[in-house]
Amino acid sequence: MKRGGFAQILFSYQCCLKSSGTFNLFDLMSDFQHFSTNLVPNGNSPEKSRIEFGNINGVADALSIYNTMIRKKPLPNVFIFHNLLSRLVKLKQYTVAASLFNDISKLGVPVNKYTLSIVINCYCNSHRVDFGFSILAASFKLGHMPDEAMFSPLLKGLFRENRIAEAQQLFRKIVREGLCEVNNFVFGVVVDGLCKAGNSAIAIELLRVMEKGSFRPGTHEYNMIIDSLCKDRLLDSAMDLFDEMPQKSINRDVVTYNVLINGLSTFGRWKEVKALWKQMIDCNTQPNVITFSTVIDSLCKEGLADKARDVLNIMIQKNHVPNVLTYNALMDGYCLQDRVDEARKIFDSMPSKGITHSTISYNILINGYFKKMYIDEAMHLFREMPLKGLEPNVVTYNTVLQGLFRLRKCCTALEIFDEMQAASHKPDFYTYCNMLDGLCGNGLLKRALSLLDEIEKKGLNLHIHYYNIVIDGLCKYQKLDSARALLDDLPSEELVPDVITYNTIINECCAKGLLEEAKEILLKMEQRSCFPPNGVTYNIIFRGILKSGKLDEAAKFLDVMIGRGFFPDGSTADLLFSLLQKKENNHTLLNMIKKCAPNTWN
DNA sequence: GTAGGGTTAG
Repeated sequence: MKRGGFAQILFSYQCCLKSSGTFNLFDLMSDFQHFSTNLVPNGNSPEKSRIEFGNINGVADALSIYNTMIRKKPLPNVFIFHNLLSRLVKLKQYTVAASLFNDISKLGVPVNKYTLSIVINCYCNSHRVDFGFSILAASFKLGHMPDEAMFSPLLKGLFRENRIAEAQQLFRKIVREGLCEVNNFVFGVVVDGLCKAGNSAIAIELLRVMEKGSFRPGTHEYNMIIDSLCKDRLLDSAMDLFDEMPQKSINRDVVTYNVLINGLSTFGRWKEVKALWKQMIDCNTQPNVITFSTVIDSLCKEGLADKARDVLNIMIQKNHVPNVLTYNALMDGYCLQDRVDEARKIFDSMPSKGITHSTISYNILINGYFKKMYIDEAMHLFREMPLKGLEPNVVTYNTVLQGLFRLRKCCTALEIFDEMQAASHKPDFYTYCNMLDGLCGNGLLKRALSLLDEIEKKGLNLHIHYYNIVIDGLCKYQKLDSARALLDDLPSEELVPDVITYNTIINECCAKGLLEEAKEILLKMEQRSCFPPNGVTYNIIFRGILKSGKLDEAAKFLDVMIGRGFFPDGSTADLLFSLLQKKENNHTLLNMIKKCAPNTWN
């Protein structure tokens, strides 16, 4: 065998991937289908390994064993290396496994198709699907026909990298050309990918197509689609799929019931939840801790924490053991009702029940305390986390930042922001929103502008919402000129003002009596904006005209507004009434009031 | 050899 043969193929394809910005995965694959000669057969038979791979618990162990292995003469056969790679996969050390594979192939150890499928999986799990494809191509060249263990990680990787169209194209190619068997594994990956990308409708279509053939989808596939439909609010379609399961002799399991109960209870369809629960027990499927926790959480979110607690008690009576998620849901329910002391009692009772607090337990309670303005308790919990071995996460920091700014503790908030970054926690979208909102809300406009500048310079993902917050802040502090300047000078072409940006400026123009400018912006929105004006826009301007006392102009504007399908909202109606009180029996006002939609007065 | 689904926080 030629030493380094595989490494060479791999290297040349990695170069090809690097040098060309775009390439066609399928061209690459068909290129290699021409080379189906068996270049590197692996004739070695498996030898029993004396190494206990299950004892490898980390990268250090794996590397040390690897170094021992490569010093042996002759080198151990591929099965031994294979066991090592598998162990690294189990430990989710995909990058390490992939780089060991590169090393192994340079040493000239002949690889087989099992090794290749492990490596494809490693690349796909470390967001390097293109490298996965180069291995697939090389696999053709080595004479190994790819199978479902190679294609499923590739499909999964494409979906994970949000390359949905390519994933669909590959799946079509697999089916059309019979590249591998479409088993439940391959099909499951595709259904999962489609559902997670919000394409549950396509997932159902695919299910129908596959059912027409010889393939039989199972409980797992149905569960994934039912869950996705529930999350897309398509509960009735979810129920239809649920109903068809027994007709097709597909077993419903506890997960089937859980996803549906979660969907129904999230939307307050409690009657159906009860019926489903009864049906579940009648069919000998026992609810589990997730079923109970789901119901507890939904009740809490509806503001029914006491009812949720009753469910918890029933759960315990029936010998189901609540977990940290169950208690967190209940704590959050009490916080939602401003009953943070009840939440605290639950928090304090958890350790005696053998339940360790999670970061989320802390986040819920910290948020609860801030909402009640109990700053000392909130900060005490925040500082306690590292002492209990829990690291605050980005949500913890965001909660603390928002709470501190709302309580006007700007200096502390700024310190926490620095502390967060020093602890290598990357601020996210919410962090920047909280910071900008907090700074603006406390009148620290210069600081807000310089933070915006910093975000721009860091080249982070800019979001129009950041600008909306600062524009609103500038308006509130009478700096309309600076607000206009910020809007006119957005730093990138992709950053487009949305309806909120324009409404904020229009609102300020109206407040300053600059009605002409407000109407000009409206015109611009109607003609050019990708965000057309909404009801709020028209209401703001209508109120502006009313306040300026030009009733005839207001009447004309109202006609235009209604003609476009927008009616006066509650506060506009209040304004019309208060004006009518001052100018009794004013015909124009009375006419305008008559034209308002009946639901405006509710 | 790969190894798929369900509950919590800002």
